[in-house]
Amino acid sequence: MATSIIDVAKRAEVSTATVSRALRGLPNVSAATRERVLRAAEELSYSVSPHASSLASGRTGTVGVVVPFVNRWFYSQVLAGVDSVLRAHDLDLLLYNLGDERVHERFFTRMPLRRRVDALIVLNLPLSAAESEALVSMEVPIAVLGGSIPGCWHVSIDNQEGASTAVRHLINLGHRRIGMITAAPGDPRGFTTPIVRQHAYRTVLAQAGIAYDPDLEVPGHLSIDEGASAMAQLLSLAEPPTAVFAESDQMAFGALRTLGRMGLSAPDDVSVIGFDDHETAELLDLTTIAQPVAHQGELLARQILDALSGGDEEPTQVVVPTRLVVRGTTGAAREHPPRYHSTPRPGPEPDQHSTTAR
Amino acid sequence: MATSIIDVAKRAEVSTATVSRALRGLPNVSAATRERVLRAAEELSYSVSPHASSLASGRTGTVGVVVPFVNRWFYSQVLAGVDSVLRAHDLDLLLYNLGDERVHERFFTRMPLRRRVDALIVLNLPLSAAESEALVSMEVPIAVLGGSIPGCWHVSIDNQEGASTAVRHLINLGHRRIGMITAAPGDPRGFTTPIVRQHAYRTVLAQAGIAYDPDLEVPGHLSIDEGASAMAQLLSLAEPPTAVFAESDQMAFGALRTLGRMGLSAPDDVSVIGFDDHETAELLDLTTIAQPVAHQGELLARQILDALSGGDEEPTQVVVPTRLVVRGTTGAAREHPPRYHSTPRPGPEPDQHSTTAR
DNA sequence: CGGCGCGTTGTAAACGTGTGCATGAGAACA
DNA sequence: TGTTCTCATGCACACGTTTACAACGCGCCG
Repeated sequence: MATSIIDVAKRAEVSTATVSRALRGLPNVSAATRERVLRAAEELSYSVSPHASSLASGRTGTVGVVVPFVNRWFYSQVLAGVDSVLRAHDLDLLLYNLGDERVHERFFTRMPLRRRVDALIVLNLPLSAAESEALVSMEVPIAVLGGSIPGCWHVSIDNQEGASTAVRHLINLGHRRIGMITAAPGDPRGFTTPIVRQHAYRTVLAQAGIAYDPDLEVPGHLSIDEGASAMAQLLSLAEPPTAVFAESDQMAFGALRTLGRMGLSAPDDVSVIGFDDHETAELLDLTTIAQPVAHQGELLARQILDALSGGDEEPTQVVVPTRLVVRGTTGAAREHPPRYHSTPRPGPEPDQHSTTAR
Repeated sequence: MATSIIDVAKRAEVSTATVSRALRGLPNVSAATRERVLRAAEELSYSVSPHASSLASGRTGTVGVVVPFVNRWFYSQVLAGVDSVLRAHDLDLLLYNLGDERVHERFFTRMPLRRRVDALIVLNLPLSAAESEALVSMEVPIAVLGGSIPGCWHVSIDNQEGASTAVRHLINLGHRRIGMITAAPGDPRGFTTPIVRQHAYRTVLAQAGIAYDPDLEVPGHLSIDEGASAMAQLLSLAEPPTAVFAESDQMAFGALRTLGRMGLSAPDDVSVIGFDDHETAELLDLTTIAQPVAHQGELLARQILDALSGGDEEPTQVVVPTRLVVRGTTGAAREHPPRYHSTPRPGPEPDQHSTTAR
């Protein structure tokens, strides 16, 4: 299809300039000519070359989305939100998945997005100061999820409030010995979420007059397995917790698995609360702190739209609320906390590793 | 940053043509000049304009990926696979999420990818004949996952074999009354997977000398809820199945939930097998047919690389094997199948809707 | 009737790179 | 020493738009 704007111009008997104006719906073209141009374009099944257009205009009609892991529930959900509003405004979405450490590095040394996008959306990516600076130096609007870069647009949840609510929920149920499975910030980069949540945990306990016990804080990465081993560690304490706040639902799932494998259950033996409202949280009947996931993606995209269309407004920072979702894994503390057995309780198949509904 | 190739040329005291050749590593440029050019580019922190480059060369360095739902586990996983190999070859990934029906239509009327990508990867998208044709008319290499378009590259799993294995597994455990929760092809478009699996189910039953009973085939969409209600329907039969093959893990999850809510369990009352090996299948201890998900994405991307680099080879069709993963939700059929109770069995909290480990 | 403003259209110059072709300098060879 | 071949480099055009500027026609008002 070598049909260019020139062909359309010839067929409509106007200049290429008029074709360009007519096709983009600019105001200063008469109704008759516009009609003629549109018809010609239609008949030639013409479509503009995005590259030529970008080159001439300087605009790319594309926004880059940088993601740590596309294949994790949370990010794919946010991505869908971003996509829906970008798409509705005819903006293209250039995806960058930086899960791998080497890919991450390469991205920041080569900066493949330079001159390639009109704006950037950065999802929850732990960035060094130099990396943040590199992004800013691209001189396009940037919207950041769950981070903080000076001069950028921001969307985040109220981690302080969410985590506090989780811990208060457990306290209100009568628990006094409350553990936390926390995502340790092993990275030297600015990734503040776990710190904020941990701080909230400690603060709420202190407010309730409960003494701080470092043994009850177990670190791990954001995965099922790490959640599982963290729970194992908690249960091996001389005086185990009667309730556990897990930094993420994933970790909570692991915690539940450990409970199941040890013949214990939630909330009878230990109450468990998570964070995120992951899609399988409902399935596992997990009490959790819900955050609006896709919605955050939509908000990010909207901020970008504002930044692109609306001149030089100041970047905004929007904080979306979290919500306690009470399900079946949290319950009232017992008068006398149960003794923990090292042997599984009697069951149909005691040695089977299973957390299945049964 | 208005630094263009001209600035680099001046600084290195060569022509722009030489700069272009040197930067792209073309062979016919002397080591000394190349060195000088690279240094000049470095000092000016110059990076080529992808759009100008595309315009001049005709190549875009971009491949479009069309996805029905980015936010579903399966697709996000495949997407990650695609991304990893494209990224390794410096190809950009333009994402199109067509979940919404209107977005889908709009995509095919406006064809926003025309002239914008060097190749296309289509993930498991139900397409009408006209739509397939529209894609082919873009005249770029196309790799299709789980579908069939003449002249395109193909990756898929062996659904026939996978489904047969699932049903045989149940038969080998002694089950004779086996239900199937199937994803009804409500769409008029070519989406053959459910049909193939259903056919395999019927065939294997027939081979085992088990009479076909249409009541045991319950249709629904690919979701937890639909799986749940399908299972409810199966359990309400006069003579319920002792084992169920669910078309997808998601549907199997729903089935397990229904069992749990009715006070039944797998495999004691009903054996359940799924398909996919979804990430939470392990958590729920679900027996399933595993398919290599990210790997399929990698294969698609590799096909595209072949198509782009290697001249005019014939498109290939690669079929990846599935694998039976035996976990805890399938077990031997009982001699005397249990009577189903309409009231939940005694438990700590009988009326609680929960499939949690307990 | 002349000048002015407005709305519509054309002209032509960017935008920044890739690439066919010509040129020139040596090297190899007879 | 002259011819041919190779390799490095430059020239200039093409790629397909957008857009500043100019030009033109026309109605309106003084």
